[in-house]
Amino acid sequence: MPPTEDLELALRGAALRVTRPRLAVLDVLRGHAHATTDEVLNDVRDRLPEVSHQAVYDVLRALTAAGLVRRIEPQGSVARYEVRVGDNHHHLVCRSCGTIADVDCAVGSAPCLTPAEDHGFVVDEAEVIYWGLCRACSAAPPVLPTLVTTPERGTR
Amino acid sequence: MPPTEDLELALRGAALRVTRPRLAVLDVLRGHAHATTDEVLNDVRDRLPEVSHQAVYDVLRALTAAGLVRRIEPQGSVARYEVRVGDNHHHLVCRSCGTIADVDCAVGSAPCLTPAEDHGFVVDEAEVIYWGLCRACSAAPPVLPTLVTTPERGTR
DNA sequence: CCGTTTACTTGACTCGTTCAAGAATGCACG
DNA sequence: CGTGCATTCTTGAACGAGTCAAGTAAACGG
Repeated sequence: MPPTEDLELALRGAALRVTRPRLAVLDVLRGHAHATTDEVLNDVRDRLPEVSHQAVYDVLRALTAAGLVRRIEPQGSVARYEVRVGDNHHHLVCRSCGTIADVDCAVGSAPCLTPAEDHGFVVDEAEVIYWGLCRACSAAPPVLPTLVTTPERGTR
Repeated sequence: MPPTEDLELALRGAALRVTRPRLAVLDVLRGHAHATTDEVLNDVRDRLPEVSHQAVYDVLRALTAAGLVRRIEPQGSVARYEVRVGDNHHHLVCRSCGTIADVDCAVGSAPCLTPAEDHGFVVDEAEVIYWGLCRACSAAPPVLPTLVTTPERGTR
């Protein structure tokens, strides 16, 4: 059982109760960036076999609301979560296999960009998703060697 | 009934068959940016009362695959569609009411940004979503006057 | 006009996520 | 170091956007 004292501190710092499901979820996410709810559930059950899926949903929502985890939801993917927060980094997403990689923000702190025209909006964050093909998929294209630009699903 | 000859040309230009559901969907989207599938369905039924929801799903998929419409899917929202394509513009989304506004790309043509580190990805597009509060919501905050930065739900 | 291909209708179904009610647990306070 | 209350977790049902599948209708090239 790895030390989870820092996780406990993180929870207390966010005024959240310290529970085993919450510690487990944080610990899982620490070792598995961009995990889906389902993946989190499975990994958590390796440690706490009895947790309900609802508990994981609740925990992820609480942690997200508290700012301890970030929820990302790229086109066509289910929700994914990561513990890397507060640095406003961005994501590279592979159109073919769905792999996600982190990219440091090119500009600085949030909002790292400001829109050309803000239409009266008060902007607090710029979310950037870079779409393309990961190294493996661009080396061995699945079906069409050309036409990378086509919004093809890789979702099947 | 407005002239739809240009829409017909657009379909033919994309090597798509010209059908009434397709013309209607394009026409609806032309007048209603960022409409959800359901909104498109309703608006289309004002003209063609008998279209099935499946037809609208199929049409939207075909048009998206052909590049005639763009699909956007901000956090917590269902899929939305727009006919403005080819200029790689971005979106402002209100965290509170969900309103979406278009913003011209600050930089240039796609991919308007390049990631600091590409992790071997071949990037073809940078999708940017500016999160904040629209003019109305920032003037009359729903619940919390402060703490705009908090990842608060406005999703309901 | 005819036949083939592609699109649409109908209706059932999947899957991620949420709702609701009750049992269990964390934790502030005495 | 109990005890009580609020919060969280369990259980199980429900919801809704989107998809699948089989059959009918409509484009459009010949």
